Amino acid sequence: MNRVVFHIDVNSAFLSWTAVKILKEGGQQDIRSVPSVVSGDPSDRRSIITAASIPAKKLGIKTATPVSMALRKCPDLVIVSGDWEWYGRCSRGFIDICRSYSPVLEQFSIDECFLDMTFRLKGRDPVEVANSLREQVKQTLGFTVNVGIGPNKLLAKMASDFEKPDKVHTLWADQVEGKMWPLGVRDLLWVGKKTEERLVSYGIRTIGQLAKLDLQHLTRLVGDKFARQLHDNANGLDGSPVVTDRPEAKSYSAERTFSKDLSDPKDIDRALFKVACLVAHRIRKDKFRASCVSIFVKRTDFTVSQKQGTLSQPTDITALILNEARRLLPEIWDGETPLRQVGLGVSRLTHDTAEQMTLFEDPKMEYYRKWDEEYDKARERNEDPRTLAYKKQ
DNA sequence: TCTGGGGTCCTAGGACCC
DNA sequence: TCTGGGGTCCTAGGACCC
Repeated sequence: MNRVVFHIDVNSAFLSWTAVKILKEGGQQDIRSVPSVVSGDPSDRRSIITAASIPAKKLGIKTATPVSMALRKCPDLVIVSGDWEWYGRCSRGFIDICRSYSPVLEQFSIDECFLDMTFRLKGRDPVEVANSLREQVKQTLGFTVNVGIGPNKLLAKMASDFEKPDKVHTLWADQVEGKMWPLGVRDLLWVGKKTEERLVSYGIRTIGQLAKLDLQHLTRLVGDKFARQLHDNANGLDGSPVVTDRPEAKSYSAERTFSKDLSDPKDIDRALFKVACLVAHRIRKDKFRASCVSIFVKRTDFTVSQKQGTLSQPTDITALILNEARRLLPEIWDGETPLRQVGLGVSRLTHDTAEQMTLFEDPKMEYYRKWDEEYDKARERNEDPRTLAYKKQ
């Protein structure tokens, strides 16, 4: 039986979802029809564009460009800020409709999923089924999607990236040569900026050239494992299954970019405190404990340093995570160099709840637990947890 | 023009063990 | 006295994705 995979991708997801929200709230303008963007904090000079409308894209305004730059290109650009709770609701509605077409669904991101349709078509034309899915999302939820159809996940995903918005495309094995090989290598999944540069410097510009390249030669350029994957993918081959179960998280992290570079240790510590609270809160919510803490800093020149340390036992206590972060910081920061960003992550996660006796014997632990409980409650009430004063724990 | 935030995977080198 | 080779784990850095 030949496999049939769909890849469904929401067109300019955050922008479309915001447009739907504005219309729902009685707004007159559909921001999808004018140059518009979603960005973090539009007043912050450092904020960048999270999503752009198609008219904005036509003016050369792309995701991840600074808002200030976009404003120079288009002074009357409509800028709206994001609403993550709303995006979550749109995403769930979208996924639910997709799931009704096949239970074999793999969520790839907040606005993309794969469906294994192999045993679901029952003789129907896949393009017709995809069109009915596309229409159903549009009629029910008010935003458009692209559907890519192929014999595997890679080709389905490549197909959904063809002409947008509100389109269905196929990319079957016999269409690879005509539809995919003429594209630049950068259009191939997993080929980013660096890999593109490397390939182009050896004269490999198109996916077709990559596909026909000698595997040994490619191995010398990008390494054994990656070479095999690129070579397969350029030839339209991908054996990976549509995986229904979402794998458990392996790490959690949070980072903050300052609106101005900071060098005062008090400011840096306050930022570290905030990200530690956030990360610890999130692992408690998901019932994890972590035994590895890592911190990272980004300097004015964009160089980054990272340092990780191991805890004697897994924890979800903010104070213990923060203490480790504070211990690590001097190893990557001299206390003077201005910093653009600080971040904190935890990994080596476990659901193990066994606690060692030493923790119970420490009278500070009870205080730490209580403090975390208060923090978690404040977050759940949607209160600004800053009301819990910043303190040296 | 001046570059966010949250993830995953891979690689290379060093430590340590047998 | 000086030496091998394999395996595993850890760490830092770099690539990619959305």
